[in-house]
Amino acid sequence: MLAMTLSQEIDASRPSSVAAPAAQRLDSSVRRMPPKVMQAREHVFFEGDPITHIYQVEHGTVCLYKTLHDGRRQIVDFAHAGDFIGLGAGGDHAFNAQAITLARLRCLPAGALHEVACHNPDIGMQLYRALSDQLLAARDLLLTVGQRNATERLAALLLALSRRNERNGANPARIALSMTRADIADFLSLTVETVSRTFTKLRQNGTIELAHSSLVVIRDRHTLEQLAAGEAKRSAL
Amino acid sequence: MLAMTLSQEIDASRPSSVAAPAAQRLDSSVRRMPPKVMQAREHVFFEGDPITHIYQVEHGTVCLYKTLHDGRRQIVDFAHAGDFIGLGAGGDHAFNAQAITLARLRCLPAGALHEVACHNPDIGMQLYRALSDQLLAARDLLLTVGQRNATERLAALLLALSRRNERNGANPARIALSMTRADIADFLSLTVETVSRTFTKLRQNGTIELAHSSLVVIRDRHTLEQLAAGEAKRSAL
DNA sequence: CGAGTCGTTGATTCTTTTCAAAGCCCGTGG
DNA sequence: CCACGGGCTTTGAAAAGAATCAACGACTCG
Repeated sequence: MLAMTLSQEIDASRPSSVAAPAAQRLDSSVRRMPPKVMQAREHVFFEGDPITHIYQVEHGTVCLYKTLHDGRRQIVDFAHAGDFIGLGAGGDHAFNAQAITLARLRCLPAGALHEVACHNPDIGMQLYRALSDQLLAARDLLLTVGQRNATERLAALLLALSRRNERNGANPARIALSMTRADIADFLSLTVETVSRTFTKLRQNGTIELAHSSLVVIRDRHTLEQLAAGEAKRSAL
Repeated sequence: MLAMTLSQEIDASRPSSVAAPAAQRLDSSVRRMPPKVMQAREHVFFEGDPITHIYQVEHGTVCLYKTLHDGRRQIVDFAHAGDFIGLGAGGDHAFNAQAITLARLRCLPAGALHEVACHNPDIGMQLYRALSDQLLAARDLLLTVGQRNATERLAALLLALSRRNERNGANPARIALSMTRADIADFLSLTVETVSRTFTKLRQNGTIELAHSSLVVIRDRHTLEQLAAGEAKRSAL
């Protein structure tokens, strides 16, 4: 149970469960549309837009966020290759989706997808599982944002990205950040200054190494895991 | 779009979409089991438990929460009459579920439910919608916890409860809180002291009235809405 | 009536935010 | 090729909001 909890901490990604197999099945079931290529900082859709398509990330990173009227922003998820964007039962999108890198998206007409899902339990289950994974991720992030301090939040994020690498066969100790400090701040509910200071602190105490601002090397994974689990002593913060 | 956003803020409840109709259909499709009666503070299940049943609240309130190892607790949702508990694609529960009032739950064997959902698209869609609503609620709460200050968080909660009353045909200005200050604190990621002080502040400036500690009367709904939307001036905090 | 839980209030501390400024990286263009 | 400009990151000092520590009052239940 402990291991399971850890493995889900702010796991913004869940490619494993919905990756290649689901994509192939969807390919053959939903009429193929030309993929959409988005420039960095370009929006896929906005909150309130009618849902015409569901998207699946083929390449790049897309951030999903909500805002308050005075501009405060909360990123609720980062979508990476394999992840679905825009799933849900409502008629309108409930959040904004913005590419944060150059990204390529597979476009699935919402109506057709709904149709297929109703007649093909297998596809329906894929979507159900994807939605379920997003709910897990959202609730884990809620625990992170609501209960962890700045250091623990960043540790949890780095670990989640490291595990993603692991699942994808990449080096789990080497993390190439596709998001800016501002994106990380809005995801973890901190300010850019605090994020920056926390990176510096983790670097200075030898937990991580910063090749440059967007390339993190994990030096002491154990410490990160203790921090994320809420087991670190006060002195280590 | 604005109105829609507002109507979803930390909407821990979403009975409308999954209430009576779905319940009836499920009744006829899944073998009926005796309802489970839970005392206040009794647990329905714990994180890591294998999922044997899905539950639907018939009466009372159940809180869903996650914890860190040192005891810090984050309530991720309050489930009220009509709400499903335990939906998801994993084999184990990803959170704890504890009744916070006397509660009656309908028990649905997970296997049978899965079976029925696969053969009956209508039931499948009901579950999909319920899951989708929970995802919306989780992300709204994320915005609340991550970006709003103490006063705004409480305002958002009170408004969500008020809207629930409205949907159920009850008086939207009269809110009977089924949760303690500690529950509210762990839901909004505050301390009991801060929750208590914030209630006092809202009472003193005439926004609400406290008949007693668990009965709130909304006096100035407009102010609550401005607070929750992030439109209030600094002076009003 | 006493024990215990829950809620409120006050004083102080602390983490993070805010405000300010400088450094760095990189692409553009002279 | 190097100067310039702008965005992103880092660092410092001060301020603020919420947490912590402490105590008391209210209500409930044996």
